[in-house]
Amino acid sequence: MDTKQRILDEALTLFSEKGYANVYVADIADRVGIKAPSLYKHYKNKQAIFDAIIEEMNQRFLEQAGALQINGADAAKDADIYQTISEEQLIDLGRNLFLYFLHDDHTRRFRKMLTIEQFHDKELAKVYQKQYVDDPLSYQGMLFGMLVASGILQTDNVEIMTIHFYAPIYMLLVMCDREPEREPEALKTLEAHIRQFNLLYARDENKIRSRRKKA
Amino acid sequence: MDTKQRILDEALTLFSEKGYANVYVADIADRVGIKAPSLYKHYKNKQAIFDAIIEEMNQRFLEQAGALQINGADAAKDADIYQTISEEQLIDLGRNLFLYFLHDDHTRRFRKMLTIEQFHDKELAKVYQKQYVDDPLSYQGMLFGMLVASGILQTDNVEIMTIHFYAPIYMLLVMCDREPEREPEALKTLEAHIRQFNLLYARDENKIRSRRKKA
DNA sequence: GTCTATAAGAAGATAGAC
DNA sequence: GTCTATCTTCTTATAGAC
Repeated sequence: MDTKQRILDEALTLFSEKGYANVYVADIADRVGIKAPSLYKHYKNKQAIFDAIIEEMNQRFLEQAGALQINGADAAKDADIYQTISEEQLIDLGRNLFLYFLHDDHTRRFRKMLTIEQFHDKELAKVYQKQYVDDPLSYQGMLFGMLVASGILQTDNVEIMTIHFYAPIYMLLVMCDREPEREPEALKTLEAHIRQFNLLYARDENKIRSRRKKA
Repeated sequence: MDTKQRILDEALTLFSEKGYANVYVADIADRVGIKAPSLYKHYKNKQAIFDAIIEEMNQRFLEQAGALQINGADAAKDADIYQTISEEQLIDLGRNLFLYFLHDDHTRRFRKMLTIEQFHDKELAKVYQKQYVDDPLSYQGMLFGMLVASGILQTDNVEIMTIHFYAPIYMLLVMCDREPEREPEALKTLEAHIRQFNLLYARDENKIRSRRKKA
């Protein structure tokens, strides 16, 4: 990785731990293994580093969104995947979403940075909200819409059903951001949540088919 | 309000908007209507102001917790209140919780400050988690436990049921902290969430009794 | 592109008069 | 308790050699 990119990477790590104002240009330079003045050959000033991180993440989001839409379109075609979704697959879906958000290094650091900086700039608040609330709800909602159409799940209100699925995942996620040691507990709760979600929303015939494990 | 208290109040406002590091002692003094050096007659240094805010809030929390337990104990005795709880009362319960957290000035500023500072100190993370996640879940859980015992609601897992009730409220709350203009939308979603929660968890005879409004 | 030296300014905190 | 004046330290950023 070249120096310009390493600066972004180390800056993101520091910003996500201490917040923009508590990170000094010299701290970033130290981690990269250069002196502070050298850093100004790569970025105009400290703010430009922050802006570049946001810009880079916006790029990633766009790529992701593109990928998701393609998957979504594919998924709509291969609807039989969703015809046979089991409770265990639903648990996997939720757990994968949770663990990706929690453990993916770049996502995690970026989310923590936005958590700290969100009130500093309206645009940052919007980015946070879109990336960690609105977009997941939109994507999951599309998926659950198909599951309802397939007769796997049953509801009059897919939007609320999606919130019932995602809000607990979100709450456990931000809990683990602040208390990482509670991840095992969060994973247990996550599984219990999805089993109960399945009981509540699965069509009766599907409920009978699903195995009902005791935790 | 005396100067010492006004300092805490103005400092909390500023900390909740900009974060500790971006607030200067002179800013706080300005708002109080004194010069920065005068402030040092009331507090040893900037950190002492922050600590005093935390300390004051811990006191309030203790008082609240005391009050809630008394209410809880009373509620357990007056169980007939919960024998007749309607869908509309459940909506009120959720909306009141939501609006109190969102609009109570002190609570709101304190929560925003902790949101910004939570990764700076493990203790702050704990305070946040306790106050805005664990304690609400614990209190609501107690309440729902009684509703299940009374046969109003039905579930094998009160803990998860409580998360299903509270997690959407929490998600909407932190959404409004960052995008206050979305409060009307949040209130609509909140009501729809609780109506659906009621449909999912109310005993069949109670479901029939409840009016099922279309939004 | 990286360094040393340093300018420029911001911000926390103290001294001492009133 | 509040003020003005000031000290000190920290931090960003630039200048200019290599």
